[in-house]
Amino acid sequence: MTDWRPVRRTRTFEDVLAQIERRIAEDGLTAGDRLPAERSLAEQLGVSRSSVREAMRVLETLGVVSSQVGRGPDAGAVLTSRPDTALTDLLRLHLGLASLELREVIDTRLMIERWAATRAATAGADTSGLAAALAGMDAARSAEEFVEHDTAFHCALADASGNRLISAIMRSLRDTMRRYSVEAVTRLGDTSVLRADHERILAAVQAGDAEEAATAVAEHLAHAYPSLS
Amino acid sequence: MTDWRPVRRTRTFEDVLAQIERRIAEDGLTAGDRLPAERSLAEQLGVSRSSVREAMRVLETLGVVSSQVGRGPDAGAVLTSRPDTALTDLLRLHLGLASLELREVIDTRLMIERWAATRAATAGADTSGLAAALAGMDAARSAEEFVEHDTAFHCALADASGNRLISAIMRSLRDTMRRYSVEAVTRLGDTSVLRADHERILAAVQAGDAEEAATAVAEHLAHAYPSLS
DNA sequence: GATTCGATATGGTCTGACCATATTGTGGTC
DNA sequence: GACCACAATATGGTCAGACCATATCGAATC
Repeated sequence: MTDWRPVRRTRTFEDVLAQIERRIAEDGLTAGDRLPAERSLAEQLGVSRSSVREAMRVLETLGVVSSQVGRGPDAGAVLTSRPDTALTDLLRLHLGLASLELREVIDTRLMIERWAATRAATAGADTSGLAAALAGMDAARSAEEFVEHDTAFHCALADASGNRLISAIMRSLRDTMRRYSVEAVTRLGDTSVLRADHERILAAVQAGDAEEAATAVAEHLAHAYPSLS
Repeated sequence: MTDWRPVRRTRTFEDVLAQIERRIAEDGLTAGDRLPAERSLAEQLGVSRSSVREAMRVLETLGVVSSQVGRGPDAGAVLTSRPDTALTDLLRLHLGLASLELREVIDTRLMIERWAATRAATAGADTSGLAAALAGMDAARSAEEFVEHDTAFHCALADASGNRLISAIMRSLRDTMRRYSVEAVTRLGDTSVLRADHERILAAVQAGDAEEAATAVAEHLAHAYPSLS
């Protein structure tokens, strides 16, 4: 009974993962670089191709590689940087499992937007993306199209914070909420309130008024999702 | 040349994923429930076991299932809810790929902590977890141990916000930063400043002073990571 | 009733094969 | 020499079947 350890023997594909991660770190690989082919990697590491493939699935799920079939410079496993798609999958599944609620997602979004608006206002960020999205909202002829440009506006705001992690979280939150946003806009009917909110946010950011920007964002979300305030 | 579509044929394991996700939604499965065995699932869906296994790797990576070998009620693929481990893997890999920088991680942490402190203060949250972590920090005899309890303090603060998504992000951020935190504490030498910060945060939360809590958290992070302020 | 030990269900791994796809090389044609 | 058709090839995607390790279950035994 002594010397018992609750460890789980590391599976082969986990070992492969560790090796790949090590290689990424040691060789300083970044997005765009290619990984060896599956068969080659399997031979190098002395494991079966199945194990390499399972490791690839993990890396692909985490938005770190993208596999392309065929031949040539673009084929094979290429390192990418798609944290947002990974986060989107994560949120969707955990919402489905009821281990997360929509309320928490929207709450998180409010946190990020307030932060981003504050940052953008104080940093005097470039607001061309925001203005473009605003124009797109004017031209929208359906709830789906409106939400599309609305999303672009808010993602541009997150991008303006200059923090890629926060941008990625924001994008995935919006992707996750897309369906609910369309519902909310449809239910709302008149989108002029939302348009006015966006103009107010943009004006505050351009004026460098962080406090006003944060307040405007919070009120905007309250308008868009009145049931959750 | 006409009729070209940039779609990628959906791979078999992606179809398996969709089927499992559908089943989760339709049957209302939640954490703790079991999925059919791999062989059984493969037969039901008319695919090979390899494809089922690749789908399982994805679900496991996203913190949605946990596979146990053996036989009995606990064996097989069990639905779980571990978004934080998935997020930790995601952050670690993207940091390694240089598609994220530590600065952005700490910045995000500041955002969350300010938010959580504000929430905890205004909501009059239970502070027993915070006090316990504070006591643990007093008893710490190494930088590692100190960071361990420091992490517990900040995670307890996030938990107090009542938002599981924010808690999960907080935990993964801390997990990702563990190594750097230990370095930072070691370099700092004297931890009394950090202890005092924590006491100040705790007091502000207990007093329900949101503004003071947010300020205290921000200054605390500035103390802990002076190079990034 | 308790113990022992084989049967069994489950995930983990491997091998080897075949398919689909996309590029590359090659040879013929003009 | 330029161009085009087509075979060769490298790559990921899938499958079938086997074997192993592990953990429980169950029946025979004490």
